[in-house]
Amino acid sequence: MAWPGMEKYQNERIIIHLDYDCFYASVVENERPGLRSLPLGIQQKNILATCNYVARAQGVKKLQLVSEAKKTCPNLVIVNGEDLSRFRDASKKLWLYVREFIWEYKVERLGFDEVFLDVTQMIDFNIANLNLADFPASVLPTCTLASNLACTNADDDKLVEEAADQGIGFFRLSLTDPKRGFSFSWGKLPGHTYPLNDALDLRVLPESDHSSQSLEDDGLDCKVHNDFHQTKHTKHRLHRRLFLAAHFADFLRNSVKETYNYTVSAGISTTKLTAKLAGSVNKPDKQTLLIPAATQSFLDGHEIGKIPGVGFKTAQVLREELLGVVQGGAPEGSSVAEVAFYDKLTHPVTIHDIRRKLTLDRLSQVLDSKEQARKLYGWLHGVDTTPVAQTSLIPTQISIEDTFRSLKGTKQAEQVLIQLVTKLITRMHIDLLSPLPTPTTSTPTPTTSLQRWLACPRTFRLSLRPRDMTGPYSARISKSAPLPRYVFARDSCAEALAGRLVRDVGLPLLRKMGKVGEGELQLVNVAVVNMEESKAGEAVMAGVDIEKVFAGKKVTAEGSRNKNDEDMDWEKEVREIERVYKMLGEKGVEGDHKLAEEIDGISNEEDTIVDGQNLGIVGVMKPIDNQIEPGIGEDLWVKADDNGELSDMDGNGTDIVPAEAPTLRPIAHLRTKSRLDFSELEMEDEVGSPSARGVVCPKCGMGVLLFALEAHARFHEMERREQEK
DNA sequence: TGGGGTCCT
DNA sequence: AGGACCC
Repeated sequence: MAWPGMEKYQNERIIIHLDYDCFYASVVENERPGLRSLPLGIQQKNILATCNYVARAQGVKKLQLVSEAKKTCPNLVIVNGEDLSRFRDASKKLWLYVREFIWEYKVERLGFDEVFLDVTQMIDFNIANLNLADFPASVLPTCTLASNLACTNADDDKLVEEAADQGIGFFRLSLTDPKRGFSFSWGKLPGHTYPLNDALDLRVLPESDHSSQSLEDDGLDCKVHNDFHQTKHTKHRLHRRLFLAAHFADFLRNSVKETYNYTVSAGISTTKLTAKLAGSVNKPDKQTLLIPAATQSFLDGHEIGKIPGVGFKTAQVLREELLGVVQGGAPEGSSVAEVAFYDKLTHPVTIHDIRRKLTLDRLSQVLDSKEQARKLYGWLHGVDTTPVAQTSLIPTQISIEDTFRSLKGTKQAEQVLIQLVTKLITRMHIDLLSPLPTPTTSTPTPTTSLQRWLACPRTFRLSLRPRDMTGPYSARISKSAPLPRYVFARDSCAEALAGRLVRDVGLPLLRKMGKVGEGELQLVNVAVVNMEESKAGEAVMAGVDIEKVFAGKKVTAEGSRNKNDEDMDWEKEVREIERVYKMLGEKGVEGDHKLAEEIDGISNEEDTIVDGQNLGIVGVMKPIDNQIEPGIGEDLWVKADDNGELSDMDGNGTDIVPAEAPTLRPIAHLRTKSRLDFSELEMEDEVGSPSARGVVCPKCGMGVLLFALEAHARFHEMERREQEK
């Protein structure tokens, strides 16, 4: 993106950092507005992930134990936030919204609730625009936010002139459409500044010591009457650019609030580091512009660990370097976790301290790489060249995890794995499948109703945290294996695929972990990684209509023929898998082994892990009429032997219970409540046996794995409807 | 202390 | 495969 004379404006970057206020709590408040006025905490296991500001006013803290929070605030409303789906969805929605405003999509996501924006080009274009003769034409009267995006008053010369006289500016959001943008008042700087606006006498501020090259007055005299802006510093280019950015940040915050009802805090500066730190100065629903000349003193006051990039370990090393090795050390024979360390509260070390006492050479010796030292040295002085990365629409990894007080043995682990992998596959569908074709009347019906995979993960990873490993923290163990292709069958239900995946890859990996896999587990995590982007993915990234890319090969004129062909093969392969699945579904759950083998033949060609017997697959989902309610209230029985245990009949941990086995008796009653929501599958465990994993269908006597229950019930419903015809 | 993520080695 | 960092 360029315009005449752009280069001479391109020196220092302008970065905005946005931070959605107590994000999880805000998501819940938007779902249930009644909670807005109440103290609200979001619970994950034993702690509050976050809480709203009403709760904070009553003494509740982030990351506090739920038990403690309840003491300090007995009327605290607590909502469980262990399932992140809604937060992830809201985060993505906000990100996509903000993204559309920023040229070249220079928008980087950090976690679910933060974004960095590099608005340098937008700011410089608008500055340049003002300097060109069209300053009056780029000025519009104030209009409401709603009409800002398509303001039609531009032609009204009188209003325009009046506006200019009143110091009203117009910020253009589009290079090509001069009407797209918002108006703002040059006379008023939105939000806060650091140092404080009142304390800030711009007239006596020294020329900025670390960006003096950009403070050259370019001669533009803004048509404003406000004293503040008639100081000499207003004439400094960097200041003017930052003021403009403050207005843009204000616009973005207001837009997000009006459109989606989320309050946002923002920091405006020239680097990611300083923008982020500046944003945390004034917090809920406020923004802060860091005045460049104050950068060093601003940074100096921060504790060393506050620098994003300086984590627990690095901060520890730096504190020890300054204060000396911790006295006493670890008692003889104590575990690593008991080693004493300098705490940031008891032994705060500031950026100032480090900057004054540790040279670059010293830092190089203390840190593990010269690069790290150079980066840190820069940060200490407000230098941070890290670019704002365009966050891809496609994640590099998708993972699901759960923690437990105690989880023992392969049997329970399998249950957990099926649950987690089912969620994982559902998430793959949400995050990796192309958006559904928009149902507009103008677009011709697409050749296929199937969504496309934007990317395909090549690897499945299982991670565990053993109950009490001797580690100061985290300590996970992980193993990976190739992800079988059949998980990409788009019309199969997540349960069925999960069952197969756990059987073929999950359990083998678990066994590969040896003793750890059978011992007590505190955490289980499943993930798909190694994303390979497809042509469809690239097209979506570029904002191109996917259907066009695939409809005519001619559209992809670029020399990427190979990649495209590979993608077509990939599509064909997945379709073939889906065809076989469909046939299997039509043949019924009796599970024609030949077909099942066919699936394995197709899908496991390249898989290194093919484990256990082929049991036939039952969980095939077929498209069915939305009107009907199959399987609701249908009774199914879990059976067990006289000891109350499901025997591992085939010795492979698969536990499909034959209906004919005379010694079996029911131990649990299952009833499908809803056909759409798998999570609502109701299970009344009558014996308390956690090992019940197979059920016998009362209709056909077929053994059905729990994960496939829903699909199985649906099969019977389809059968019934066929007979009614 | 949660349930996610990123990149580097 | 693990470690450091981020939220």
